[in-house]
Amino acid sequence: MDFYQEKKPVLVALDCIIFGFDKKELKLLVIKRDFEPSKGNWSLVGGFLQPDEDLDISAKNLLQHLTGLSNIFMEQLHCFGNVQRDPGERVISVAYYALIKLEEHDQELVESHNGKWFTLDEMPDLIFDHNEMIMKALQRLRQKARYQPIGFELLPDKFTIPELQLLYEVIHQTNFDRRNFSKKILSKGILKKLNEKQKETSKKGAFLYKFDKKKYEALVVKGFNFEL
Amino acid sequence: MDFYQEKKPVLVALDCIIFGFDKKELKLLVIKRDFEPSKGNWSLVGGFLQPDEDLDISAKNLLQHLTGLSNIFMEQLHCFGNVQRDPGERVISVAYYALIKLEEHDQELVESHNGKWFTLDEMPDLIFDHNEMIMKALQRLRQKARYQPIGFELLPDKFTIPELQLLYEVIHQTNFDRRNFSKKILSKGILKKLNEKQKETSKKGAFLYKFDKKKYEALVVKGFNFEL
DNA sequence: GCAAAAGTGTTCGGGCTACACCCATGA
DNA sequence: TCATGGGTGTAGCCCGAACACTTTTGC
Repeated sequence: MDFYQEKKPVLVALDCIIFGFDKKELKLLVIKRDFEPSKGNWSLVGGFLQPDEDLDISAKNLLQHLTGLSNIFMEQLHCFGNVQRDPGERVISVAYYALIKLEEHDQELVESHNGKWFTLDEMPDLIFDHNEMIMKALQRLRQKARYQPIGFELLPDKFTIPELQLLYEVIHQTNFDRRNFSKKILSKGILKKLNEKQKETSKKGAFLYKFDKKKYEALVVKGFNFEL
Repeated sequence: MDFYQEKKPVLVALDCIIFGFDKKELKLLVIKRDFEPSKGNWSLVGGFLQPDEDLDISAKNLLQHLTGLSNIFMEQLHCFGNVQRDPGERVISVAYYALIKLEEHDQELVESHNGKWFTLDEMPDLIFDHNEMIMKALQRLRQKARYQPIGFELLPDKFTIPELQLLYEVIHQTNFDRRNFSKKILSKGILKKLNEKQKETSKKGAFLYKFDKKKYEALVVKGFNFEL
């Protein structure tokens, strides 16, 4: 600090990459800006850090404001700080990513903010470095999903094994053997089997499960490592 | 952004967690501040983001200014942004961590900046949330070392297998079987065996190796995954 | 010749992979 | 009854873990 004497404040933005899973596909929530700058273009959900707000809190508020959800899996992704990233003025942006259960969010609220869900294929170009942010978030999600049970954040509370498998297949862009997958995931002992079946996708119906978070946390304390 | 209308600039600091390995122990570089605030206390190397500098560049400059080194492994760790983290004014800090080869850095330069290397055990209390930053950097280092060959960043260009093993043992705070370790690491095919021996630590001497970065990168392209 | 570190091969068991048949039920 | 998706067991293989003796050489 004897080196950098000058203290010049800069603007700090927050941007949020919001993932959802709609039973078949991974989707991302972006908004069409009806305000300047870049009005009419698509961008991530964002805002500015307020001087009296913790960074993490600020990010949670941002998300809640848009989706009506609180208590969401959300994690800081990266701070983007190239000089020219915002053509207007110098703004650095702290990006967060969130995983939400699609059926729990407030669809009307999202629409009222011009929010729209896109799959990766359909994703329009976004402003500034927001495309880059999404790419980084995707990498992180894939990486993280390998060694932490975060998939459940994207599914309803009750889900079937085939649903869970499909989610992981979509995330990792691959296919798993049904038998091996269910063996592996059940062997972890972190799923509670329910006495209900989900009969929407098949005639026989598939058993519903819940993620047993308490059990998982207890296991982690004992050195347990989730790994797909 | 229709939500957060106010744009109030805040100060953005940079802090750097610098790791080194001195043949036996993992060490961290911190400095004794001879300037206010918190003069006389220990802190991470830090500075402020300048409005005309990219964030990453700024961090590299910071490191180079202190150690005389450029072209260093350095990665953004996390952005710390609690309101009260700096008791003076609102400052958010983007923390980076760096891995350096101890024997290459400019020791005099470090001393002239009141820099000192500490092992984790001897580490004094640091100002603000700098202790937390170190903990997070350690976790990241451990995590990252598992699936990326970053250990070599902490060793001299030429090193022996036993040295490499010790480094990984220190990072992961465990012991490995000598036979299994060398088998595993050599089987990756990313080490070049040299025709020299290092005879400092044993009478027989141990063969020196180099990390074959080109080969590693070529393998990565083909889908190779380093894993310890 | 002895102490201290380096180098190396084999065995065993557990986990991952590959693979196929039966079950339940709505139409 | 048939088509569709759900559920489950087994055999082989590979990889990781455990383990001990020989080599070199400075003293």
